[in-house]
Parts: sequence; C-alpha cells; structure tokens
Amino acid sequence: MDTGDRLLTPGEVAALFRVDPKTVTRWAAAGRIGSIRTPGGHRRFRESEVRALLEGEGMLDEAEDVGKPRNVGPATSTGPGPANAGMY
Amino acid sequence: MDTGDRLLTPGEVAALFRVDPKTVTRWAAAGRIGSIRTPGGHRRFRESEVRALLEGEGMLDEAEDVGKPRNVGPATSTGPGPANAGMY
DNA sequence: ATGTAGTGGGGTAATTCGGGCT
DNA sequence: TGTGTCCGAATTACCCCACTAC
Repeated sequence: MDTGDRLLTPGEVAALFRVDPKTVTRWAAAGRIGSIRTPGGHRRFRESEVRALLEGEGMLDEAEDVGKPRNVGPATSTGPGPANAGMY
Repeated sequence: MDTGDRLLTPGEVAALFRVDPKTVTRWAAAGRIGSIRTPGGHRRFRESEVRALLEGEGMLDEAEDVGKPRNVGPATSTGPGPANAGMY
C-alpha cells in the first residue's frame, strides 16, 4: 500500500523543521532519519517519515478532544502524551 | 495548514515575550505551550500559538485551548498539499 | 554542453539542552 | 511557585568550495 512515499529534498525537510538543510543531512548521517541516496550521492527523504517526526512522534491515537475543552490543569501526570523517543 | 505554521526557535519566542529562552523551555516542559522537537532534541514553537499567547486570546475566561484541533476528516488534508509539482 | 539551483563535506561560532542554584 | 543565571554538553547555523540535478 502506498503510504505516500513521496520523496522530499533536504531543503524541503529543513523548511518543515525550520532548520538548516545541512542539519537535515546531519540527521541522515546520524541515522536519525531514513534517507535514500541518489547515484550522485544526494539524499532524499520520505514524506511519511518526515511527517511522523514532525508532530506525531509517538503516533498516538489522536482521540477527539471535543468533550474536554475545560481542562486547563496540567495535572495530567498520567501521561502528557507525546513521549517522543527522547534520548538526549 | 494556513494557520501560519511557521516554527520559531526558543530564542525567537523568548524575545517576543521578553524572557529568557530557558523560561520558554519551562513553559513547553509544563505543557503550557505546544512544542515540536527536532530529532536533535531542540524545540520549535508554532508562530500561531505564540501569537495567540501574546494576544492573550489563550487565557480568556476558560477557553484555554492548547490542544491541537486535529481534523479527523476523511481526507488527509493535514498535508500542505501540492507544494512541489515534480521537482526532482 | 552550459547555466542555475540545490546538495555534500569540513570547520567554526552561536544557540539550545538538561539539571541545579540564588 | 516562577524567573534568571551558572555549568558542561550536544545540537544547530553559517562559512568555504566541489559536485550533482535539471
């Protein structure tokens, strides 16, 4: 099935993350993001991969928040939600 | 999409609020402001969200809405759409 | 084949991160 | 409780030039 394997250039990914194209290249070099190399050596990234990293790092099942617009208390220690694969 | 999804760096947000970048980081850690992390661990903030906080529209009566209005429509309009038409 | 734009690689400065303290 | 500053460390941004992509 086609997961939208649209290939993006480093410049595209950089614009999405608001970073420098060189930084995106560094991510690929560090193995933090999948990269496809062209015969010339340039890198190309998958749209699906970048999208997953952009906001839904945890790919959590986004539930409808229509029944709770009143919660202003951050006391939800049960799980803030997006527990990205942080390792910093 | 067109909500001005321009991402800002902690330094930018800090300059907007006249506070230290560290303080902005605390807000993100407290969940008071949405934050997007780069594979490297750095944070990026949405211009629209920062703007709402600056305007004070985010702390009206109780309309605190820091969540992300995820459009669960049938169409995956979440994407920016036809950004590049056959670039490579 | 030539030209423009983007990309790659290396190196250095600036920013940000994380935790702890005043 | 919330903000600003300290530290060390990692990550990122911008500089150069050479090569690739169209």
